[in-house]
Amino acid sequence: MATVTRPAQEGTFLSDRDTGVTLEVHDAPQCMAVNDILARVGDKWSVRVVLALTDGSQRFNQLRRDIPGVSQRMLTRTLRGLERDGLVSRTVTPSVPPRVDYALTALGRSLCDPVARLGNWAIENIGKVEAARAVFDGEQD
Amino acid sequence: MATVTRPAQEGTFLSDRDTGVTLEVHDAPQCMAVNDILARVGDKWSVRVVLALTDGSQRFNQLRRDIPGVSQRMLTRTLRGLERDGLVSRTVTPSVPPRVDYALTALGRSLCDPVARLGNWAIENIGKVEAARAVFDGEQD
DNA sequence: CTGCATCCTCATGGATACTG
DNA sequence: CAGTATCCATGAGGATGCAG
Repeated sequence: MATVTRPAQEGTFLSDRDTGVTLEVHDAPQCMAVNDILARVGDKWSVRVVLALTDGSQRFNQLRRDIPGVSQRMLTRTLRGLERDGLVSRTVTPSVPPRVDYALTALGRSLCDPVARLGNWAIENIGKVEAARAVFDGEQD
Repeated sequence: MATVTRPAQEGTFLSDRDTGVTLEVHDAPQCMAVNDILARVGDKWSVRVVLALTDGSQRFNQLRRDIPGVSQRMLTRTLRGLERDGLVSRTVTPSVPPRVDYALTALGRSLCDPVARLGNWAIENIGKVEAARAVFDGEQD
């Protein structure tokens, strides 16, 4: 889940001039918190799993089919990470064969809002980003 | 800047039940776009750099002082990545000694809004996350 | 079905030294 | 001042095999 080695950091401040949304970070613990969540959201599979769970509870192999490209190992690890952070619940039904259901917790659902906004920004602006990349890469003479 | 090996992916859908904010991803390119931006935002230094630039244009070593823990190498690489994506502008003044100013572009400033929302979620909920971690880690008998 | 253990590769990122 | 070059440790993440 990305590096967890977060250095001690000074206070800083983020304000968005267009919407007035403001992010205030005055001490190291908050800086680390933000970095921490950002690292989780930025890892390769967490958001995909959360997306797949917004439709409701899912079993392990159903998730695996819903998320093309994920390996069994990484799906397990990602689910454990999300469970550890209280974003996903894990319910084991001791039957034969065993059945395990994963679902978003209230905390996990509350994370969907800011993540969706970031996702929408990505969809709206990916064109500009890719255009900028093309220009930048073309300038390498 | 995190792994760029993004697999082809099926359509998916994210909707937040509390606020009605909705993220729709219907095809592979959009999935990749979201993962792409998430990876950038989730890397270790990008957001810190963007934060440091919201106050206005900054020179290289000023940024370095403002972001405790960042190495010269990673600051350079992060700035190059942000510049390549069109989020940060780089202005060279060919003097002796050389002077280079970095600033957010309009695109970079527009990213501040969703990032600030995610950052605020992190600050508001880090307590719950850490509590969940303590429970989870304590349950390991 | 749901996972854990193992091995392997490669990207991230830190430390250090050097340059225009 | 603002980088680049090099070396190195760590960990993310894939493939495969085994187990309850």
